[in-house]
Amino acid sequence: MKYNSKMPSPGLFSKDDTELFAAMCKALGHPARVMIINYLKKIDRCFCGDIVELLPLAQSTVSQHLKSLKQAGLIKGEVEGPKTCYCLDKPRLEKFILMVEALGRSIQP
Amino acid sequence: MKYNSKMPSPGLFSKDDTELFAAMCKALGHPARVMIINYLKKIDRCFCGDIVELLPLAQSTVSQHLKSLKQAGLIKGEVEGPKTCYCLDKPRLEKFILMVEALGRSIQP
DNA sequence: CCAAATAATCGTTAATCTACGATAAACGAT
DNA sequence: ATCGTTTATCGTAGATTAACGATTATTTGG
Repeated sequence: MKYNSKMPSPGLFSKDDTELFAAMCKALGHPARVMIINYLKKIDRCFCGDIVELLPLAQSTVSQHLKSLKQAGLIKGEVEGPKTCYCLDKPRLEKFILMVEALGRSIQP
Repeated sequence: MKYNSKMPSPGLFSKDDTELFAAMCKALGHPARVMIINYLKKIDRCFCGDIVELLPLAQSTVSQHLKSLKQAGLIKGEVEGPKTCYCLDKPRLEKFILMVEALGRSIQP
């Protein structure tokens, strides 16, 4: 979507924050990727192969999902020999939580 | 993605919650839809036409985005004469926030 | 050095998404 | 009853996504 001058202030987020937030949500917008995040939260760190065992998906597909999550900044991966070890990017996740709370809290239910 | 018996417990969420959460994230995975939610949070309720003025998108496109958000349960829309009035589905948003917090909190940073 | 293991990338296919204009449907006002 | 307003839906084109197998690159162990 391209912005133009008709859009002074779309809401509570800046444009950058809107883009960032949408990108993070998009990365979480697939069950496999939600499971990966959940799994990483549970076990802290793991290799790509562990996730391939966990999910009913081909290795190449899992690798793609990991790439999406990494590009959105939600996880980090570092090469350890022939393997790659993934873990959550905790500061980034924290920022995501804060944005969700900003979006939703102080709503009177 | 289809699940199979190799997947006993994907993480902290049930399968249903995983699906629900992914669907809500997916709905928020576009800047226009984030802006709509933000706008609705700011002004509480508005008509489709207001959002068409706000965003640099055609009316039919805005209507589609509203449909996505409604299908994900994040907003509600009710017909008022020839117009449709949209507002946040606050209980649903609250659930979303709780899920995000469950996903990310109690991480030691 | 070579073989095995691991993960990323490439190429491809099918499906979904995003955007638009055009049209249809619903309603209020004249 | 008809017209104008508003919104939803339809049809479509182009881009992106999700999935796979095959291939490649890298590294470790023998």
